[in-house]
Amino acid sequence: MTNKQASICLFNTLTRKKETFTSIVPDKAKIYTCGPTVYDYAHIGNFRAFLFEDILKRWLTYRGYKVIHIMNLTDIDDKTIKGSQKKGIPLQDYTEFYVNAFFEDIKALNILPADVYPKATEHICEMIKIIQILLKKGVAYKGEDGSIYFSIAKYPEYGKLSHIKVNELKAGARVNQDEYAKEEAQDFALWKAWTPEDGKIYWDTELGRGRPGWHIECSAMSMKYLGETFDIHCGGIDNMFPHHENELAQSEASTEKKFVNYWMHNEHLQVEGKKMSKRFGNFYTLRDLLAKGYDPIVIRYLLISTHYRQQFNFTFEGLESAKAAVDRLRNFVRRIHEVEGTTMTEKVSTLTSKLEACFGGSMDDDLNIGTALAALFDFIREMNVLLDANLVSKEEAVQVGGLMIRIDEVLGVIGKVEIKEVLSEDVDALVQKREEARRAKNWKEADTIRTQLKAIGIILEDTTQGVRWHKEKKV
RNA sequence: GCUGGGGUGGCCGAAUGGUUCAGGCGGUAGCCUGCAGAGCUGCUCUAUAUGGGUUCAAUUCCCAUCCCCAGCUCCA
Repeated sequence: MTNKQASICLFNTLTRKKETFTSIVPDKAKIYTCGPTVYDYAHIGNFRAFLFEDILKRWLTYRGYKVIHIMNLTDIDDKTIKGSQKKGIPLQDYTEFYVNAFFEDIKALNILPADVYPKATEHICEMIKIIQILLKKGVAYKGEDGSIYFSIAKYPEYGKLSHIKVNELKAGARVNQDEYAKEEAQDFALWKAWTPEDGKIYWDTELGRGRPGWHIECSAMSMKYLGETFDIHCGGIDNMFPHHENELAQSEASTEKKFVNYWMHNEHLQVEGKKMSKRFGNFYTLRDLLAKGYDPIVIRYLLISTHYRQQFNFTFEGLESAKAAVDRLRNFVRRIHEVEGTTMTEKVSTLTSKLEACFGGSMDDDLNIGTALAALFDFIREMNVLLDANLVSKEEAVQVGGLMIRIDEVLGVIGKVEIKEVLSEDVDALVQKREEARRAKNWKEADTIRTQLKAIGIILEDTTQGVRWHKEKKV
């Protein structure tokens, strides 16, 4: 479904305004999103960010853009180094494990894969090139400790993304110990000189022995794959400062071109009303929830159902509620597939046009998924009324089914609804046996069989068109 | 401390200077059903943190207060 007339508005952190999205190359959207640091399993907060980016991508695609998406994997930093040393295994073996876990998780959540997942450790050369340019331009300098720092004094626009005035920054508890080596406390490391704590983890380069700073990897990898200026850069709100601010500064200082046109940041989530933290015992990885038996798609629905710039309160009650909502969507689609009627009214096409307009208009408005979902549920209710009255033809039902598929290409929560799954023979025999019992009005036996089937996850529903059944999805 | 975001019904969450403040979930009554499920309909008490102000009219704009959350150098 493409609609070239439609214009998508996105909230740009740079301007703090909603702006009409215009891509550099028509019909192509180049997106860079900050990926995971692969030192542990990702938690549900991380996935809120990845799901927001997934929805953005899917919506751009729906509107006819060819999306090119790069997501980095940070496989070299303090945490990965510490983790690998603690386990006594090579850094790469350590991070590879969590990279694989990450891929499993995003697949479970039905997140579309990025086009490229560049790793920091595989782009040291590209980073060094940028650092050398910055040194040459005098924007970077070598500190007394041998590390190379970016001098924010040389980049007057510093702070334009986060709107932070550098001189107001709190000289607080987290100021780096090696601060003495920098000219200004706010200068940040582009290249970190080797220290004994790094052990075997270092690169011998033109810049000396050491490892890259955190921010430089995103500059190097985004520009390598997307060009010096690209369309959209996403990440969690916490990354806005200092990570993205620094990334922006070093990129623009090196290229003297605008780095990114649209910066988008998602808000964090809370769990049961509190900040998610291990201390409160409310810290969950996706795996924790799956182990409790929750359906990853229900988790997906819950995490996408709140606008991305809104703080979101994750609760287990919400998860139950999300399951019911997803069931409602799936029940509707299942019902649509079963339509055999012939009566046609104009009502169905009126409703589908309304849905497309409302859903699309909402999503165009900075991915306002709340009103988009409201439009979808309105549509379902009104369609159910028509279905109850047997006023939908098979032909119309097929069209509605097609629209639901297009919408689900954006939401990714309905999936394939099995209409004619094959039942195992003994299960099928039970269903038949119950039908006979019902015909004989032997309700007791019929109910026993129904309970029996429910225990193995087969839900039976008696309708005027005969018995209908489907497999129960886990919560 | 500084800088942002926010406080909407039983819960989650939209929206808006103006007829009845989306939608989902839950509860409840009814229709349908052998029953259940699904679906539909009604209800869910004064739902917009509090106190002022602007306005013919504010939940929406302004001010103050209280509370929550985040950022403040490598946490999405």
